[in-house]
Formats: sequence, structure tokens, C-alpha cells
Amino acid sequence: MNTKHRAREIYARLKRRYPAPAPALDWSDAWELLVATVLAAQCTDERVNKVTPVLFAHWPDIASLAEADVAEVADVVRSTGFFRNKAKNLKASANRIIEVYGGEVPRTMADLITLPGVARKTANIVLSNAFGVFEGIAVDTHVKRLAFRLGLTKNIDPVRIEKDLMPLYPRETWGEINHFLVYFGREVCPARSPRCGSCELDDLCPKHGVKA
DNA sequence: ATCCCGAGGG
DNA sequence: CCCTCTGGAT
Repeated sequence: MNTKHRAREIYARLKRRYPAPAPALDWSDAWELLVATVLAAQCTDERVNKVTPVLFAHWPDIASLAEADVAEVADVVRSTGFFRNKAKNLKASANRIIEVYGGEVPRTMADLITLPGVARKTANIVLSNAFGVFEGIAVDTHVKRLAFRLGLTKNIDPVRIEKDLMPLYPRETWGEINHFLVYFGREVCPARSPRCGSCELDDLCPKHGVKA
């Protein structure tokens, strides 16, 4: 079975497992999703969801965060880790959205990645989930790990993994690919001890890089 | 390649 | 103790 056929079969089985995947991060508009996704770097989404309500209670919109005291923002997002960088980047992003983009979160990859602290992964999440735009596939730690284990890529670099995955799937499914691999990664194929014995993808999986 | 960095699990 | 959590900038 070639890689493309395997890739499609993996999609089909995960689609069956996750008929309507619920979003992992809490958000109600593009800005909130952008903020939540930035905070999600090297942090569980569960913790992000505890922080964002406090953050948006203090600074409800882009304009207010653009005027915020960075130290106060840092204090609120402290528990998510990398808190100084995250606070500084979020304020600077809010500023740039006000100054350059008329107060609206931009809707293209090219514009989104000009925001400090926003690269392809975060941009892809915002584009696909908030705007229904699929310019690429968001490659995070879960997608990276599963794509490699499943033999859908031989690369480690997220940008190369994204280029390997894109031709395997129709564009309109690119958002689902991220959701499926993230959820399945958490539930069945975590970094430490993958549960290959009870995995419904086991017969499709070369188990690249999986320790015995 | 290295740094940023807290919190929870094993 | 070590590893991992929906990364990004230098």
C-alpha cells in the first residue's frame, strides 16, 4: 500500500472516530483564538482555557490589550510558561493589528506571520478555525510526532512535514487533519508510551521512532 | 542549536 | 528526577 493510500485510510478511520471534533481551545472570535493559540505553546490547552477568561476579563479586545501594561499581562499568563515572551508578543501583535490592519485580525498567511510570536502553526490554526481558510496544515508537536510515526513523512522540521502532508489530502480536509492527529495523539499515541495494542491504526503504522 | 519557562505526570 | 505540553525568535 503506498503512502497516499495509507494516508487516506488513516483519515477515513479518524473521521469515523471523530465525527464532529470539538475545538480544544475556548474562543469566540479570531482574536481570542489567536491569543489562545499563542499561549498554547509548550502548554496544555486545559491550562490555556483557565487563563484566557481572566485575560479577556482584564483586556476584552485588541485595542485594550494594545494599551496594556506588559508586566500585568505577563502576570496573568504566567502559568502558561514563556510568560514574558508571550505577554510582550501579544501586546505587540495587538498594536500591529491596530496600526497596520485597521483593528482586524488579518486573513492571510503572509500577513499573520508578520505578527510577533505568530508563525505558520499559529497562523494555520487561526486561518482554518476562525476563517475557514486552508493555506496549509498546522504542524504542532502532535502532528509532528504522529506524521513521523505513521510514516507520512521522514522529516523532523515542521515546515517540511507540512509540505509532505499537504499533497496527501484534499485542501478542504486540512483543518480536520490537524484536529484528528492532535486528538488521536493525546488519546492513543502520546509521546511517551503509545498504546499500539489498542490502536485502530496499528495495521497501517510502520511505528517509525517508536521505542519497543 | 539554543533560549524562553511554568505545571503536571510517571 | 526527567519528560512533555497544539512554538517562535535569535
